[in-house]
Amino acid sequence: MLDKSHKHVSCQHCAVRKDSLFASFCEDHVNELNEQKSCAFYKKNQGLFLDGSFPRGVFCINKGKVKVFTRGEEGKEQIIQIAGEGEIIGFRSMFSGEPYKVSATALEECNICFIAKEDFLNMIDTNTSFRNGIMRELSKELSERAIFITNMAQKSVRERLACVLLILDDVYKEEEINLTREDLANYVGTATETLIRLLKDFKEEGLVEIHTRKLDIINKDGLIKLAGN
Amino acid sequence: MLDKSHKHVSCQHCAVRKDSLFASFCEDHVNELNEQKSCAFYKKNQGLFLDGSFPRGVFCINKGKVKVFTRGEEGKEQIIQIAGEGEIIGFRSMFSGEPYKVSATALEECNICFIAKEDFLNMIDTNTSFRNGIMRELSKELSERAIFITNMAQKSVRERLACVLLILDDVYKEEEINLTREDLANYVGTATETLIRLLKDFKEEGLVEIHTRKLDIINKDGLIKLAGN
DNA sequence: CTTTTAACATGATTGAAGTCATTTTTTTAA
DNA sequence: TTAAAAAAATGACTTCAATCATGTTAAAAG
Repeated sequence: MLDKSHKHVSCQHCAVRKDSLFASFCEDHVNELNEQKSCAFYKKNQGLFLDGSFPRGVFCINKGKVKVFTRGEEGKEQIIQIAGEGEIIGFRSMFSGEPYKVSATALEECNICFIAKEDFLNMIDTNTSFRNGIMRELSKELSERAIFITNMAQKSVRERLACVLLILDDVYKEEEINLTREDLANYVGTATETLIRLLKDFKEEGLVEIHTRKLDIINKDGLIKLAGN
Repeated sequence: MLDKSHKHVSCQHCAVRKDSLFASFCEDHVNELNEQKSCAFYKKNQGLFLDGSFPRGVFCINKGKVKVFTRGEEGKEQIIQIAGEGEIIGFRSMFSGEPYKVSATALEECNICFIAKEDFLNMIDTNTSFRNGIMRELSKELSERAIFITNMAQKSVRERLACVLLILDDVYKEEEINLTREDLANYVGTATETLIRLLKDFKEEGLVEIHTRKLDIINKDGLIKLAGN
């Protein structure tokens, strides 16, 4: 599954390390990390890991976007998170000893590094500030998910779409949001048809611009007002 | 807010410690814990902590049940978790440096111990197995919340009620489930009227027994089948 | 370049669940 | 014990969003 044909991206020169939990690593630790990690190219729609399998390490995104999702009863995806450059994926399952409860798939062509479980856990045990960073991240995501649950329970689909677009605006930064309508719907938690209709409304209300499948937010304040948190 | 009038429950003789993350503590650590913690009695509906305030330590439930919830836009509660004997509450916020994103309130008369942030973080730093326990707990809750989000997005209210009743069956163990219809509705993520109607259906279908406000599950398999996960 | 497939879009219809109004029951407090 | 307040219950009505059916456009594949 891993394709090592592409060139190795060194941690020393990694442009996105500053945005990651490895930002505070000293030179020695960066060198060590670079020795331990492997580097792989992922095609669009290629899976990183699958719900039910046992985690063997963590993934660090150097380039590209990854969707993290669960599957409901009838196999319908629910996207939990879109992860971008600098983000570490799959470390939650590293501590529980249980198999993955979520799956992760590359949304576009990606460069993704892999750190074996053993090496990662060793970092956690020996590097206090890294460990604290991981724990901070775990806590932050926990409260984000509490808010996600509340939004799902109490907000209309329209409001939730606004919320999701604002989250995606942060993930995609200067880039245009680039997701299929189906993925968007599976993030908002609605039917694809409903999402398409709402997106059209948003366009007519001057909130977003639609360039075939890419989206541009042109009235962020309007979305914030609509989202209501 | 804390009422120390009630008798101090010692960690050495705490009946629920075996069900908690402190189960693996050696005698010395238990003695130390007992020195550090304070012990308080909470009346029904008394708050443990409030969304927006800064955490000063963690709470460990010795007796009673506690609801953990967020508030949506119009102040409507969304219950995230019902915590019972042996559970530690509020440790997520201990690592982030941010104020609480959730609130916690006693659902009945409770005995709850308090461990100051400093002492708790010291335990995390020095006691590896306790730290691993906490990290395991954080990860477990993270995946539980991913499933909660998916249920909210994809299941009907009827299915979600079945899910929630099964969760509550675990929390209340041999006791009868004892929540107001409003709290139940705020856990399931529905209107109180809808919840009442569904509960009546469940009763007529022989799934639960209703004793005024206390609920007994009399057909767990039926609920599991209905819940569908 | 053409064919096939996947993604996107739109209309019509239905139903689950929300809201509002009111009554009954239970609990709490005076 | 009674009065007041809170919780539970029921009915009528409405609406948001799902589903189904079908058409159109865009993207891959041959």
